[in-house]
Amino acid sequence: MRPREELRSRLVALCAERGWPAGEVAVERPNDRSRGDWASPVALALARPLGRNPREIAAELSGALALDSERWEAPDVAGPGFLNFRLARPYLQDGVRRILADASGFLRSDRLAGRRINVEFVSSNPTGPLHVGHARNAALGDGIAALLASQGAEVTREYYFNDAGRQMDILGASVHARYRQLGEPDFPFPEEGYQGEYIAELARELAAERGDALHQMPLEACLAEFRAFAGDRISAGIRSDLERFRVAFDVWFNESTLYRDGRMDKTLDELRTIGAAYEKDGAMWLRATDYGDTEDRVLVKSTGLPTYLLPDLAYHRDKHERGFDQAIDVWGADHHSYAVRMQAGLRALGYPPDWLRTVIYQQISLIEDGEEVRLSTRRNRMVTLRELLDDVGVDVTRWFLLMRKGDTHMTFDLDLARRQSDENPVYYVQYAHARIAGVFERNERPDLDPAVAGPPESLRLLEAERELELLRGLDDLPDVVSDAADALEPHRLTDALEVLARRFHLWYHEHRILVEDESLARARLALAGATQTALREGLSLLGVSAPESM
RNA sequence: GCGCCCAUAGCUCAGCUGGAUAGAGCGACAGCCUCCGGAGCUGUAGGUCAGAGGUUCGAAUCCUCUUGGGCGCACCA
Repeated sequence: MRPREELRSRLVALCAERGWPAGEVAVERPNDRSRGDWASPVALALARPLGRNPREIAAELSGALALDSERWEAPDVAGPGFLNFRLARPYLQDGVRRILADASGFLRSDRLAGRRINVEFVSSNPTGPLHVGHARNAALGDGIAALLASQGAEVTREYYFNDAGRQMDILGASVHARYRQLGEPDFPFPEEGYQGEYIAELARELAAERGDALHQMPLEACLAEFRAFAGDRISAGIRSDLERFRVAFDVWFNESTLYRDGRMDKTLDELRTIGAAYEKDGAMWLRATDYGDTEDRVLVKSTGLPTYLLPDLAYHRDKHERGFDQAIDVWGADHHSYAVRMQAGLRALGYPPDWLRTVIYQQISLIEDGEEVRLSTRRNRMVTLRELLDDVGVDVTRWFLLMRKGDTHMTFDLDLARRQSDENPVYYVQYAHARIAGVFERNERPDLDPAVAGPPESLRLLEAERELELLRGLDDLPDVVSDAADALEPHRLTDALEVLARRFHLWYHEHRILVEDESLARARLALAGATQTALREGLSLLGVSAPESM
């Protein structure tokens, strides 16, 4: 059991024995680590209901805890009544052995075993290439999926293609117009058409493949041809960009399939049966106000065509029927009102309120040469994911997009991202990993294997302050991953890896690893090995590489 | 006008779901390589947590209002 869980369950048990309200038990990090590794304010919370002095309560709990002295130092009561706990040295030192013995399992847990979770992200319409906003979505969604999987959940990464509906028609018409303009420059371009240069490129490609054969076709068939061609090409581009970004989807779901097999009609019928849908002005409405939305929403327009909402509800209903215990959607802030609408619809269908968790991330602004680069313009500036990867690479892009909480309006500083220097945090972490690899290469004593912890006595030699700090950093990491998974916040892991890298560099600077003394060298090599493992496993969850040299 | 999000060091941001003296990186300034990788390390300066009320043992964190910024308010997707 992890130390924090051990404390929590012991404290809960002690409270229960005494008939005290155990809901108050919390175990957290002291904000000043010198106070201890863990702290509980439980006595402060109990003081009022029990009508007793909090220090007295803390002392009673402390006396009754009977913690294993190999794992814990004796707890102390501090300040107004905090209980402070400090991990014992043997436990910290043996962390090296635990990590080396199960490197790939170090950050993993099985506490979500048996949970089937669907993480849907990116889900950009196949009407244009992915841009930086989608990249944040991709990094976040993939990071969240990896974190949940690390806790034992069975995770499906899913992409929803809106390949039905009007946007695809407009796309087809746009490419068609560009195609015709190759011969007749004055051919009219659709009013709401897609302006990007990629549209004209698609037109030229199609012209090269098919010549002017398409001129002979009836307009309807011709437009369908263009729509299919453009949709296929663009989705193929999206897939290859994502692959390059190291994002691998398990399911590519096409909206159009919902129309074909009646799943949409079924959803509508169900909503009508339970009275959550009604007819007004020739349209079909969702009674969304009954389920937390600010106004009712149209499901089927008076033209008889569905809005975006109905197929999306049918889609989520489909996820539910596929047996997922939980669905997670990652959406840009411009969709936040749809999140409310979607939740309303799902609540109407009777799903528990937390079945769908929506992760809303704020818009990104790009800074280049100290100035904001406007997105969604036709200017030939770097805005697509592909250009970003060409320019700064996968590792930097993923790290930058993950290092900030999703709800910050983040700034992506291109100049900083390009700089391969100490100003760039991803290199700081990768450098620690590479530096360790360099030491191992330098090691000329084959009997000293950094992947083997050696006898326990040798690990007892790790007692310098920097070494204990590093050991604590290693012991923290599994909890960080676990908490990050629950909060759906990958940035907690980037933070923790920076801290771990710092502790390594500090230690490295102060203590030599390859020393004469064989026992000490063995212990330090093992500590470096454990650190390298932790960095590698952590980076891997974030989809960032751990280089042997840089 | 209504709804959602945000405001913490010069800059970019953490602050673990209400705990103890608010932290880190960058930037600035001053230092460290006969020694396993200097993409590293050491030190200094820098704060009315946007503002005002409230809730309680305790608030950057929760509530209300104000100010400033972002996003959204379609029978578009």
